[in-house]
Amino acid sequence: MADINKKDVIKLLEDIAVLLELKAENPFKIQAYRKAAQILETDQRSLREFDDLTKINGIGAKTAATIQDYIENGYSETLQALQKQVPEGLIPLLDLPGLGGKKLSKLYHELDVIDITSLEEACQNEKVSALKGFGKKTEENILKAIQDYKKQPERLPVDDMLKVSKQVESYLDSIEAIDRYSIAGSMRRLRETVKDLDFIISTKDFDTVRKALIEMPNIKEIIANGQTKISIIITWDYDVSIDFRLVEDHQFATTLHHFTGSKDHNVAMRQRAKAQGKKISEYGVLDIETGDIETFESEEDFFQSFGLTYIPPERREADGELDRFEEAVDLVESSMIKGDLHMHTTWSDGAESLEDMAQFVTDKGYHYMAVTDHSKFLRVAHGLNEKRLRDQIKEIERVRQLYPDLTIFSGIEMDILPDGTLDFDDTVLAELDFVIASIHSSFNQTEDQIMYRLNQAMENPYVHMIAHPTGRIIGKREGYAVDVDKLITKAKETKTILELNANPKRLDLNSVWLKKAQEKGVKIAINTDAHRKSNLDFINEGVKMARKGWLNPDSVINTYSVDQLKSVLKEKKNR
DNA sequence: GCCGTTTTCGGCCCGACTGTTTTCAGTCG
Repeated sequence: MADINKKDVIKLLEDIAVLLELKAENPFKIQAYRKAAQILETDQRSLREFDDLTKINGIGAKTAATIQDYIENGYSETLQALQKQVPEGLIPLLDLPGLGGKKLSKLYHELDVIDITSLEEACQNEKVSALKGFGKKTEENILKAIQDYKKQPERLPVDDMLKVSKQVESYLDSIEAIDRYSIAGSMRRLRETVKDLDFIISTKDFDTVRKALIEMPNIKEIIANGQTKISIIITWDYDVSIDFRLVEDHQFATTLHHFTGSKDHNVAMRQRAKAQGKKISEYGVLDIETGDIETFESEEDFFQSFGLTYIPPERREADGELDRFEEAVDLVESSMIKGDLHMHTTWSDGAESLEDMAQFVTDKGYHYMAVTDHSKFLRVAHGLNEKRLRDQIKEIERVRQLYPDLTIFSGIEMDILPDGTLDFDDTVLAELDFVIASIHSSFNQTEDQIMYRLNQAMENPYVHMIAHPTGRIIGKREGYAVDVDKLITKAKETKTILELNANPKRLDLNSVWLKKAQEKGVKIAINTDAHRKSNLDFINEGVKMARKGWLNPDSVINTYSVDQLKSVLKEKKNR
């Protein structure tokens, strides 16, 4: 038997769906393959643990046989047959806005379009506009889509989009005719990369708002300008597309829910509605029997009408939330956070003094903080040597007197050196309250080397936490070769805390690993790694990511009181 | 292709906008 795993099978089903789409097959047939792939993705079990695939709702005899054939032979006849019928170069063309399976299929069959080059030529020679169902405008739009496709990445990192989003929000704040508005879409769900921004706006004066929106600064192009929907592209570092939906206020909650998605979450909600004799649209919930349309003051009320507790946006990913949220789920919330255990000051590469950081943390209502500047190995960040570290401890002692209600842990973000040794001796570490170990060098080492370094750090009785465990920078850098499963196992064994670094560039660990860590009983700290005052607000993104990973307050040590936290830190040394 | 307290056919989530039409198909979210 060939060595096929579940990911391979999911990819097979998705590939089949794409090829069927290009054949302009029945959309429901295509959907059936996509659904089967998603069901496997969501299911906890590995491929070997399924005894009979057809028992799963959504996988029938045909799909099960296709999967079986693939597992046994190592290739799929179904897939190969389709691949013979569809040129490979057509597949990426589906990403061009305005082109779907049906149009592409027609372009292929009637104009021999097989890839982006032949499509561009067909447009330039005005063959496309001559086709029935196509016109001059479509031809122009395809050409423009090709230009854009060549120069722009498909999705942008959430950190970049957060900045654009804030800019748009401050513009919306200036429009008086707007009653209320909210970001929606994948930005609201805090996906790691975001394709475009969606805003829902309620108003009594559609015309005024619409006029104001299309006068927003930096607009490059207006894509759609309808009664209730305005789509624009604004120029930032990249071009960013933004959709605005205008609604009357009583429709706000259902519209917001609708455009927050995810798409699959909405499908699941509508299926649930249907089973209850109701029909969901963005304008409300229709009772099929009476014909009444119900609207809601808030999303809470909306969920409640379906027998559900409030599902936060970042949890709406169609991975079992509808069942789980029939009862209230105990998830961590921003208001539960009592301290931040990773931040920098002017002693290394931070922008604020130690005393100022104590003030800012106090302003946030926290009970404790850890001062964790870089260690000496990190010269570029002006890392602390033993002497400066001891001087800093004295400064911490001074600031403690000024803030008697705040517990300040003396700490360090200590480098794990390329050879696996630590930047400080145990005698130095023993003088500190909170020791973070992290990797900032030799990212290209093999998995064995990286794991050796991390293991050395976790084995050390004075190391409390591993920071940004994978080192990834979203959309920019992969991170080092960590086997996170092994890392989690080792963290459990050594009672080492793992960080959820809340900086939106990092969000490290991500939700998938957080979920696993919690299942294994590993404690997590949500930290901002603040280098300046405003960075302390990253805690909100951190908490969202934590909830995406289903983290409950008990798994998150900075929801603990000072005393509880201290006893957790003690466990490490005493293990 | 999948499913069934509509159970082997007929529906599968719903609506806005654009472009090409002259009543609607395709795409998108």
